[in-house]
Amino acid sequence: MDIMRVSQLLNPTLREVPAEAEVISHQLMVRAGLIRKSASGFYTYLPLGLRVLRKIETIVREEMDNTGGQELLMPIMQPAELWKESGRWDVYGDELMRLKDRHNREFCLGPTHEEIITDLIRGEVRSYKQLPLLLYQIQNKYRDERRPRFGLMRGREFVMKDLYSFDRDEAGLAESYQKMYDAYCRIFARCGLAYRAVEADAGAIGGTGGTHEFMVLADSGENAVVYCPGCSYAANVEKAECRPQVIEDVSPKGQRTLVFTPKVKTIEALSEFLSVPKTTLVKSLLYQGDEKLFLVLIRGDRALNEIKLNNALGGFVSLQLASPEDVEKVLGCEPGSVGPVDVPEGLMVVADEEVPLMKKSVCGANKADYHFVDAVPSVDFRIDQVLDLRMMEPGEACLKCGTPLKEARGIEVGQVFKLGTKYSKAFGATYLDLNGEEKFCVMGCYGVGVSRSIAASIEQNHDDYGIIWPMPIAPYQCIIVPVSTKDELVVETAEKLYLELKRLGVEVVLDDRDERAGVKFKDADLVGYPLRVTIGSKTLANGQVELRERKTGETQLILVEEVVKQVKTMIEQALSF
RNA sequence: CGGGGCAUAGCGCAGCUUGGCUAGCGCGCCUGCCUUGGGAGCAGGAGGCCGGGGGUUCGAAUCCCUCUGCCCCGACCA
Repeated sequence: MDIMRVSQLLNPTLREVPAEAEVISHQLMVRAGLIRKSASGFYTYLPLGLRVLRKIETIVREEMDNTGGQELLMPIMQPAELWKESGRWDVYGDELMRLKDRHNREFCLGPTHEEIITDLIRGEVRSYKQLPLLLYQIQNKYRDERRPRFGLMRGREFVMKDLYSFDRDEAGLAESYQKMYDAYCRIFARCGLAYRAVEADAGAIGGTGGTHEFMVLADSGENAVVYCPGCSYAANVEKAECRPQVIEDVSPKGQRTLVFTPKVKTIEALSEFLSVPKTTLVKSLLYQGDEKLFLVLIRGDRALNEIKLNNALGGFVSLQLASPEDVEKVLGCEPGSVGPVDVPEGLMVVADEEVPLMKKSVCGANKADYHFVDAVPSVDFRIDQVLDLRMMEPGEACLKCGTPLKEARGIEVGQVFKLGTKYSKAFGATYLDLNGEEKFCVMGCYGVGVSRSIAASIEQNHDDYGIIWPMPIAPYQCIIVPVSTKDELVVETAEKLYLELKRLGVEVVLDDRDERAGVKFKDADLVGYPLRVTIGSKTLANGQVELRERKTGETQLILVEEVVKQVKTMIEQALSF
């Protein structure tokens, strides 16, 4: 039996923190010799890093198979035609990695695989008898991120499990969705991740039904989530529904008045200049959605949620603040003086729910250095649509139970979507039902960020010395450290224990390097092996070795003949959940 | 894509302002001695197109132009 010796293992550990790594998981992955960067957002997995990746893949695969999923493998490179058919060739924008073959035919590297799978299914599924169908793959994905960051957390190439469900109807979809939701809970629990499923926005994947994101709570997370300490409610702030909050009206009484506000161009400055709270101000923003311009109103103390705005208005490909030139052209002033009073007839005015509740307000006058005070919504200015457009703030009451919500950061490691018939309609993926009627497949899609989960796990499981792998995803479960390479009994015992452990199916490595004990200990802690068996001359004289748990730091002296059994027991315990 | 920063040995950095001999330091690496329970010590050694290209100059890591790559903040985004 071959021995995995650390002396031969390609596991280049670093003492110093690489300058390029910002977050702890990235630093530790590089320092522990798990990954090396190839280009921004592209990484090579070194042997230990790959073992972790494979372990997570295995857990995901087991859970998918147990849920009735069938694994297949779709191409990374996809023809442009399919993307044009779904309309996403244009929608996806610069994030899509595009390329051409020698015949100048267009392709992209798949950021996701709805097009391919739906194209497949429309050709293969004819009858309701073939449904439901749960198909998945674990495959590399490509997104030309504007800003790849934090190592594996946001790369341009990453490993993802994506499953697509095809059902006869909404009820079937609901069942598939629930199955996947439950499977995801098991996956992340098995990976040792503290996660939270939150209500989310569907984004560019689209779809009509609900969607949940699985968030690993960590300070370095890129998503803000709100959650309720009192009940199960949790949501991405992008999604979190708000109820309008009525603020006591403290603005001065009187008719709408034009006041001179020299050089006042921001909410902050206006509030200060007039000595009124921001809650009495109306923030007016001219937005451009694709070719269309419209005015958005929101209370001065609130932040606009562009995602809600875009969803409410039907989904623009691009949505952004209008340029100062457009503001000048449409309203005749600069952006700092925009207001809703007497705007052109054709300009649509949408307002957050809180705006109509303001009895009087202060707003821009579309004239440099002037604002209106005591402008009454719907009287002094027109509102065409009232919508929930603001960003939820921590401390607001939970919609379900009233408890003040809290905010946390999360790393999105999974998302489940109800797609409905968006893609089956675009591709004509239909089947014949019991009555011989042609129906569209009802679809769902479900992703797990496999490579990102590695980073997420480290964010949650580390200390000052290095990584602390949860047993189920550790690259190896145990490391044997002979303290001396000269003491023959120590060396022999180490090799003997190695072989015994391996025979029992324990994933084990032997640190046979001719290094001082301290070096080996530091590396073992850095890499994060859950268990360490230390063999030194002194304890061995009493027939004992040391067994140490990385997570707790607890060590116990054990008789040589008992340690193997003890290791095996501890691993089994750690793997059961 | 806007703003900022960086690029010198495998890693971390100094040198550049004010151009000048063979370009330095720490860690790591190789050899030997010594050491072996928390990143030891001594001695010797290898390793650099100073990111690429162009320019100024007798002379460029250093000054100028340009390109590229990388990092951070923002915007954006499944």
